Amino acid sequence: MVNKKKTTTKDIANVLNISAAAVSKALHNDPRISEKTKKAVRQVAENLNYQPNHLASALRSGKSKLVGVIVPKTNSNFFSSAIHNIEEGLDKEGYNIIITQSNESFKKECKNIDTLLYLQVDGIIVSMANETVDLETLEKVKAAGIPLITFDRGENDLNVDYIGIDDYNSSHLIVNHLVEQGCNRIAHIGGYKRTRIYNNRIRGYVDALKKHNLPLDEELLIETNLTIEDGREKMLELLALKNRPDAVYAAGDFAALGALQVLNEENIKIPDEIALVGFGDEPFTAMVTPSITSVNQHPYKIGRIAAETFLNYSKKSTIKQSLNKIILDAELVVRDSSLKKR
Amino acid sequence: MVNKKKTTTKDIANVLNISAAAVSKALHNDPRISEKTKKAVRQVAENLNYQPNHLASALRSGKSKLVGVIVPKTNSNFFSSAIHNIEEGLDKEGYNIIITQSNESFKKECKNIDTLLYLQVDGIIVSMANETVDLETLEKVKAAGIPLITFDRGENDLNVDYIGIDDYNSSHLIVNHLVEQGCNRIAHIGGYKRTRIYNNRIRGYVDALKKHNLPLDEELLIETNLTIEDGREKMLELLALKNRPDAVYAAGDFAALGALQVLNEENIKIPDEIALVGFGDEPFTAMVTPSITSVNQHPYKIGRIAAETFLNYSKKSTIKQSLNKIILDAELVVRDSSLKKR
DNA sequence: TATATTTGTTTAAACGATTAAGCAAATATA
DNA sequence: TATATTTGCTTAATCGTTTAAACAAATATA
Repeated sequence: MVNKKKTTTKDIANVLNISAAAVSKALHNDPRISEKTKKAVRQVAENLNYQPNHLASALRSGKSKLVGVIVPKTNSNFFSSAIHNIEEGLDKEGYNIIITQSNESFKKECKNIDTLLYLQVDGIIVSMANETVDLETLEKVKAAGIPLITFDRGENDLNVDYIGIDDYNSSHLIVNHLVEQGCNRIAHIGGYKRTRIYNNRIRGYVDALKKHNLPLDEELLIETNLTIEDGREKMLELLALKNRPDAVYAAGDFAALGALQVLNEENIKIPDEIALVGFGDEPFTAMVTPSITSVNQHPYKIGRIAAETFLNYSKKSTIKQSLNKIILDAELVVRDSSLKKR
Repeated sequence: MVNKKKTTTKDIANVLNISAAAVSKALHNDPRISEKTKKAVRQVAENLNYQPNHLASALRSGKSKLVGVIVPKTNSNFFSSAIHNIEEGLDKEGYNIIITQSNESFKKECKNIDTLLYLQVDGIIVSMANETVDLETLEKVKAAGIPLITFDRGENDLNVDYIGIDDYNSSHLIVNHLVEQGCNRIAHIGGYKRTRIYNNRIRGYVDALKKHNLPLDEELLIETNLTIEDGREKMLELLALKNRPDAVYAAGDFAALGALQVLNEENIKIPDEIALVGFGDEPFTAMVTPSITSVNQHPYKIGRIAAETFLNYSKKSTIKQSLNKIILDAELVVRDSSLKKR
C-alpha cells in the first residue's frame, strides 16, 4: 500500500477549472455559488473521496471542534456512562471528544491538561484526581480562554461550572435508611477530607448522626483511598474493635466490596449482624452476594448537563466563567446488604 | 475572564526583534542559532507562557502525532487495560491517543473512523464491533495510507496486523480442565460465529470435545451476544433440557455472570451439579459467589504490542501492511465455579 | 441609454509553525 | 591582501482551508 496523497480543495478545483475558494464555498453551501457549480463540486468531491483537512480548517478558524475530557479512570461505570453522554451531547453540534485518564495521579492530570491545550481543544471537561490540591495547572485552562467544566470531583476555588450530586444529602439518605433498619452504631469508611465530595459525605454522615441523636465515635470514622484493599483492611480494623459497628457506610462501592468480602469470609451475617451500604451504584453491587445497597449518582444526567454547559459557552464569543454549581439529587438503591427482613 | 490571545512564535520574535523563523529554530535547538539567542528565546517563551500550536505544526509537517483508538466499550477491564497500555506505549514517542467507543454498533464504528480520519490521525488501532462484517470503511483507513492495527476483534480479510490471544487453544484449556473435573456434558454459550474470535472459541470447543471422545450435542452449542441477559436466558434454556449439562463454558464473562445468577436463583450447586467457566477474567469474576473460573487475555501485553506495532510503522516512510498475526497464549484462572473439592 | 444592483467567481491574505534558500558579517585559510 | 568558509540570521514559501475584498458579467432600474 503506497502512501496515497489526500484529495484537497485544490484538486477538485483543478478538475473543474475553478478556484479552490469556489470549491470551499460550494461545499459550505455559500449562497453566492451557483447550483450548477455546487452540484459539480459535490460530485467531484465524492469521486475523489475528498475529506476536508481538519488541521487546516481548525488552524484557520481558530476552533478545533475538539473537547478534552479528563477522568480519573474509565473502567468504572460512573465515568464510562458519563463520558458516553458527554460524547452524545457534543456530537450533535459537531464536536469530538478526546478522552484521557489521570489514573488518580496529579502529575498525570497536569500532563493531560498540557496535552489537551497543545491539541488546541475548544474546552475541557474534567473530574479531578483524588490527589489534586494544587490548582495551578487547571488555572492554565482558564488562562487559555477556553471553558473549563468540572463534574463529580470539583473544587470551589476554581470558580468554574460544576455538575454533581448532593453528597451531603446522600449521606443523610443513607444514615436515615440504616437507622430505619434499626442500626445505631454506624461506621463510615470515607474518602479523604481534602476531596470536596468526600468531605461533604463525611459532613453529611456526622450531621445525620447528630440529627438522630446518635453519638459520633471517632474510631468509626475512617479516611481512606476507597480501593477494594482499603475496604478489606478497614473492615478488619472495625471488626477488631471491642465495640463493633452494626452498620458500615462506605463512600465508594469498591471499598464496600472489600468490606463485603471480609464480612463473608468471617461469616458475619449481612445485614443482620452488620448492614452495608456503598456509593456509586456500580453494576457489580447488584451482582455480588448479598447485593450491596448503593447510591445512584445519575452519570447519564451529569454527562448530558456537562455537554450542554460547554455548548452554551461555545455559542458565546467571550467566556466569563464563575462558580456555577448544578447539584442533582442522588437516589438510594436499597438492596439485600442493608434490608433486614422482619 | 476575557478571551486571551495565545502567544505565537511571532510574539516572541517581536519582543527580541528577530524573526519568527529564528524563534522556531531556537526552540528546536538548531545548531545555526547562537546560544545567546536560544537562551533569550527560551526565557521569553516561558515569560509569555508560549505553547506551540499543534494544528499549525501538524498541518505543516503532515503528522498530527495523534493515534485513534476504537473499542467496542471502555467499561470492561479488558479494553480499559489495553487502552491504558496503548497510551503508555505511544506516549514515550510523543503520540497522543483519541479514544472512541463503537458501543458494538457497526454504524458508530464507521462514524468513528470517519471522525478519526478527519482529525488526521497518524494511525488507527481498533478492536472491531461484534456487528462489523462489511470492511469497506476499515479499508478507507488503509486507503488513507496510515497504519491500521487490530487487536482482540480482528478480521483476516483486512490483511493488516492483528494482536490477540489463541482463542482456539483457550477452548482446549477450558474443556481439558472441565473434563479433568469429571464433566462430560459440557455446554457452550458462545458468541456469534461470524466474529472470528468467537468462531475460534467454538471450533476449539468442538475439537476439544472430539479429542476427549465426547459427543457434540447441538443443543448444547448456542450462539448469543454474550450479555448478562443472554447468559440468563440461555442458562434457563439449558436447565429446561431433558438432559441437563454438567458444565457450562461461556465465551464471555458477562454471559457467565448471567448464567451464575440463574444457577444461584435455582439453587443449583456450582460446581458440583453444574460447573461454570467464563472468558476474559473481568475483575467481577473474582468478586461474585462462587468466584468464576475464567481466561486471562493479557490486555496489558496486547496493548503494549499494539503500540509497538504502530511505532514500527511510524518510523518508516512508506507503509506496506500485510496479515501479520501476533498470537499470545492465554491463561486459565481456575476459581471456585469449576473446582470440585474431592 | 446610462447607471445601479445582483450574481458568480477570482485573488490574495490569513491561521502559526517550519524549512529551504539566501545573504550579510565574522572568521579562517591561502 | 584576497578568497573561502562558517556563523547567525532573514526572507519567502509551504501545509489546506477560509474569507474579505475585488471584479467582471449579467440583470435591473431610472
